[in-house]
Amino acid sequence: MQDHLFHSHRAPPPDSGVYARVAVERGIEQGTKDAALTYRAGDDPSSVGQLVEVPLGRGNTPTRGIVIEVGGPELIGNVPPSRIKPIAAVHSRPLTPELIELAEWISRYYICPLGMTLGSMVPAAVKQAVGRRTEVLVSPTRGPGDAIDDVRLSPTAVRAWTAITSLPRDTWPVTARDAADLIGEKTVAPINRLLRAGLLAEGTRPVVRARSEAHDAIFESAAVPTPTPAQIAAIERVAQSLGSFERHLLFGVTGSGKTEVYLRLLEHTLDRGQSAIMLVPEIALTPQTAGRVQARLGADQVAVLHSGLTAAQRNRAWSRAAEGGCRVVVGARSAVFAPLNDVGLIIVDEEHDASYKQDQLPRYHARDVAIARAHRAGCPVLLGSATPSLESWHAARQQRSTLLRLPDRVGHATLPAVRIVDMNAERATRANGPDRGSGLVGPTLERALRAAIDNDHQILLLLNRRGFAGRIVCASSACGYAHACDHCDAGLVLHRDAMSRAGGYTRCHHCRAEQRIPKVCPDCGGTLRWLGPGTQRAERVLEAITADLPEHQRLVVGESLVRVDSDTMRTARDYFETLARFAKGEIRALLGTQMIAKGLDVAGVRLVGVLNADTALSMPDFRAAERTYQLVSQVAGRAGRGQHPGTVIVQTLEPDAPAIRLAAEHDFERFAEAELRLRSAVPLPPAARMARIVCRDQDPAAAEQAAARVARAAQPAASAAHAVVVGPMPCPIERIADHYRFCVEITAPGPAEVQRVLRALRDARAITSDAKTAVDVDPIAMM
DNA sequence: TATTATTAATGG
DNA sequence: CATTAATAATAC
Repeated sequence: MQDHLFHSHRAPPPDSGVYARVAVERGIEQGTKDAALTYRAGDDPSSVGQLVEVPLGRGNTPTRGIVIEVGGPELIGNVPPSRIKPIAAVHSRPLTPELIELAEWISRYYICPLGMTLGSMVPAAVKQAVGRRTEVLVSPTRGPGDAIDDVRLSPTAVRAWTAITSLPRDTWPVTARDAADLIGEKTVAPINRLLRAGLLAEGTRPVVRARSEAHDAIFESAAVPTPTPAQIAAIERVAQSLGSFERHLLFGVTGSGKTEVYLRLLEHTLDRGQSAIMLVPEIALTPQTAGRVQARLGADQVAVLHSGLTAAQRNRAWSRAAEGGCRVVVGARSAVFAPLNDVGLIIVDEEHDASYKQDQLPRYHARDVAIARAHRAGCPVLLGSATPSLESWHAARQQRSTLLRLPDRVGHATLPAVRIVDMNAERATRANGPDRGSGLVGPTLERALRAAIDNDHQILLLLNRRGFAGRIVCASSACGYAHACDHCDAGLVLHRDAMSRAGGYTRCHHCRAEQRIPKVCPDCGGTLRWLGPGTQRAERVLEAITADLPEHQRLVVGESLVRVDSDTMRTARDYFETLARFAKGEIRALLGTQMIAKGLDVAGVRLVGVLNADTALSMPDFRAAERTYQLVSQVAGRAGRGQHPGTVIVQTLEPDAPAIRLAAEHDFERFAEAELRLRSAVPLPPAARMARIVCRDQDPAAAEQAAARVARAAQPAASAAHAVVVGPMPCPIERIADHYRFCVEITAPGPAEVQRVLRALRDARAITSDAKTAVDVDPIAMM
C-alpha cells in the first residue's frame, strides 16, 4: 500500500495522449513565433479557457497560463517530444472559447502578446482564486420508494430519511447544514448518521465565498416609466436586430432617457434566453446606476463589477457569470470580457468616454472590443451618448451603424439655457473686492451664484484643473523662469495643503515628484506669480465671495461646499458618498474637475458654472475641440434635470470657439459636421486611422534613433499601403521621469492599412515591444 | 515578461 | 582571475 502510494506520487503523469496549447502570461511570442507552448495534459480534464500553472524554462518556474487549444500529439509540432513538460496544476475556467478568439483578435490588432492579453482579461482576484473553497455536498443514494430494511437506523434517523425523500429531487445536492435546515433539524447529527449508513453520499463542488454586497436601499422608484415615442422607436429598432450583428448609435441628449432604452432592451434579451453586457464608465458606475438595473431585472440576474468590490466579491461575480449564475454583467472597461455564454446584446453607455481606452498593454478600446465581440457573437451592439465620439458619428454617417435619436428630454424638462461669458470683458470690469483668484469667478457668475443661494438651489461648478495653481512663473517677462519638474518637461503644480507644515508643495502630475514652493525666482531673485488657478484656489475664492452672506448661506469648504477631484476623492466610496450627500441636499455646492461632469443626476441642481472652459481647448491634441465640446455639453446637461429649467454659465477667453459656442447651443450635429470636415482635410481620425509608436530612453539620442529606425522600417510598407509615416518627432512632453520620448505616427486610410504597416514592422523586428517601445493603435492620448 | 546564459568590464 | 554589470537568448 505504502509502496503504491509512493510510486503513484513519483511517477510522471501517464501520457494520456492529450495535449494542450497554453498561452503563458509572459511577453513571449514576438513576431512570427508561436503564440502558445504545448504541454502534456494529465488526468485533469483541461479545456479551452482553463487557467493552468505550467513549468517554464530551465528552472521550471511555475507560470500561469490559459489553455487555448486541446488536442492530441499533433499539437507537439516539431518540438522534440522529450522536451514537452506536463501541466502542473489545473485551476478554474475563467474564459470561454469565444473569449479566446476575441483575445486573438485583440492580440493581433493592438500588437500585444496573446498570453499577456489573456492575462489582463481575467481579474487578478479570479486568478488568485480569492474566496474559493471546496464545499462538501450531500445527496440521497436511494429514491423515496426504495427499501431501507438493510440498514439499522434510530427512529430519529428514520424520521430524517423520510423527510429527505419527501423533498423534490432537484433539491440535491446541498450542504449538510442546508439539508438539516430543509428537514427542520437543529443539528447536522441526523445527516451525519445517514451518511454513515450510506443513505446519503458526499460530493464536492468548488464555490466562491464572499461577503454579500451591501444593498444600499437607494433603489430607484419601482415605477416603470412609459417610454416616449422616440424611445419606443429606438427600442424597436434594436430589438428587431437581436439575433444578428448590427451596430447602433443611440444619440440622445442628456436626460432623454437612454437608460430606459437600455433597460427595455436588456429585458428583451433576457426574454430571448440570452445574456447581455452593459459597459459604463467607471466614474458613472454609481450605486444608483447599478441599483436601477438590478431593481429592474432582478438582483439575482445581474452581476455588477465595480471598483468598490472586494477581491472575493469580484471573483464571485466573475464565477457567477462563467457558470451561468447570472445573465447580465454591468461594469467598466474590463467587463467587456465578462465570461457570459450566448451574449445577445452589448451596450456601451457614454461610448465617447476616454476611460474606455486602456493606457497599458493591451492598449485596447473597450468600445471597439465590444463591437468585435458582438460581431463574433452575432448580436447587436448599442453605443449610447449625448456627445458621440466622432468615430461613432462617422460610422453612422457612413451607414456602418444605424443612428437612433432621442432629441428631447423626457417629462417636461427642457435643455438648460447656456450663457457664454467672455472673460476678457469680465476682467476689464472687475470690481475691487474679495479674492477672485485671477478672475476665476466673474461678476456674471457671482450674481448667478448669489441668486442660486438666495433661492436655495443647488450648484455645480466645474474647473478642470487640480491643485491651487497650475504653474509658477517669474513676474519679470525678461527673466522668463518657469518652475518645472527636474525629471520631466512639465511645469509643477502648486498644491496647498493645510496638513503639511510648509502650507503646501509643488508636484509633477506626470512623475509625482514633489518640490518645496519657491519663495522667489531662483534665476533673478524677483517675485513669482501663481497662474492657472485650480480647484483648491477656487474653493477659497468661493468662500471669500460668500463671506458677507448670512452664516447659513455662506459656502464653507467641507460643509456646504465640497471639492470633488482625484485629490479629495481617493476611493470610489468617497466619491459615491459625496454624490449621495449632494443628492440628499446636505451639500449646497459641488466644485470639481471633470469627475462631476458624469453620472450625476440631481434634480435640485439649477445652476451649473464652468469656471474655465478653455483648459482642454489649449491642449496640443487634435481632439482638443471635441473634448471641450463634450465637457461643456456634459456638465451643462446636469442642470435642470428636474421640472425646473436650469441655468448654465460658461466662462471662457474664447467665446467664439465653435466647440464652446455650439455646446452652448446644444448643437452637436453642427459641431460634429464642422469638426469632421477639418479632420477629413488633413486627414486625421476618424477620416483616417492611426497608430503611434513611442520610443523612450534615458538617452535622448538613443530614443530618437530608435524612433528613426521604426520610421525607416515602416516606410516601404507604408507607401505600398497608402499610409503616411510622420516622425521621428519629440512627444509633446519630451521627457517624463528622466526618459526622453520620441514618437512615430502612422496614418492610413483605414484600419487594414495600419495593420499592414504594423505587421511589416513586426516582421522586420522593428518593434520588439520591450519596455522601450510602446505601440498604441487608435491612440486617444497624444501626450 | 522573466529567467538564465553569455559576454564585457572592472579592479586588486 | 574573481566578481559584477550589461546584454542576449529562450521558454514547450
